[in-house]
Amino acid sequence: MLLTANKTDLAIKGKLFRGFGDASRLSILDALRDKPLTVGEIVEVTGLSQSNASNHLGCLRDCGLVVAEQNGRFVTYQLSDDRVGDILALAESLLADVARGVYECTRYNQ
Amino acid sequence: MLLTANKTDLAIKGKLFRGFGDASRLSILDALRDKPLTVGEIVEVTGLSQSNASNHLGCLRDCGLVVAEQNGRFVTYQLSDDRVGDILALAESLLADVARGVYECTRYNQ
DNA sequence: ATAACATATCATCATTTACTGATATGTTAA
DNA sequence: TTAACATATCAGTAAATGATGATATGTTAT
Repeated sequence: MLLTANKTDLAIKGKLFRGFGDASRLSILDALRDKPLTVGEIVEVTGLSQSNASNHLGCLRDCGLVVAEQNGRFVTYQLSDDRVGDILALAESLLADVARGVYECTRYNQ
Repeated sequence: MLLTANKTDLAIKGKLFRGFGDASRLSILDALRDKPLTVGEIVEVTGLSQSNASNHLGCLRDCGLVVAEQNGRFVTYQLSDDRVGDILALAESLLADVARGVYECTRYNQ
């Protein structure tokens, strides 16, 4: 057992990826790739319920993937960094070529 | 509700990211960034149990993130594509600058 | 101050997912 | 062919996670 990265590092990296690892959050991140949006706009675009969207936004904020800015009674969200979009683009590219079987992955058995 | 990516696409992309979204699988992927390894070597390096490592490898294989090759009674795994390492590197870079709060993210409440 | 609106929080429930231990499959050597 | 080894599968259990609905907080206008 010759771990280079320690357990905490791996756990944190795992959490970062799990930030991307949900269809609802991905729909939010995708929407924000174009331009910053208010929560209401995000709800509109994604079709998520208000509380669900807000919960996911809280998760994405905690994970550092998006940042929020209060504008009057609206809160506008945007991607925190270009690399968030870069990771999404890389994943899409990978998916196109390599990861066709992904829809499986129902854990071990299927 | 003006989704650009459809539900299936988002679900698949989510699954891809969840492939990366676990500390045990990340320890495997990290190990494979250096060089291809047999299952036994992966067990040794990561400290995972044999069955657990094998299950995770099955998951990573299904997700297209690694490929397996039988060599005698050994099975050697390697990353399926350079972009797998690229995504890991991008995530590390992002984590270093932006995502310090990630260790939170205990879902909504904390 | 009150009403209306925008967003956040929280408890609950259902589902997903990780780990373990036992066992099965497959491969090589004696 | 039998034993030893390498890996895979699978059932069972515990924990993590997502969606919902109700409610709370915060902001602006009247």
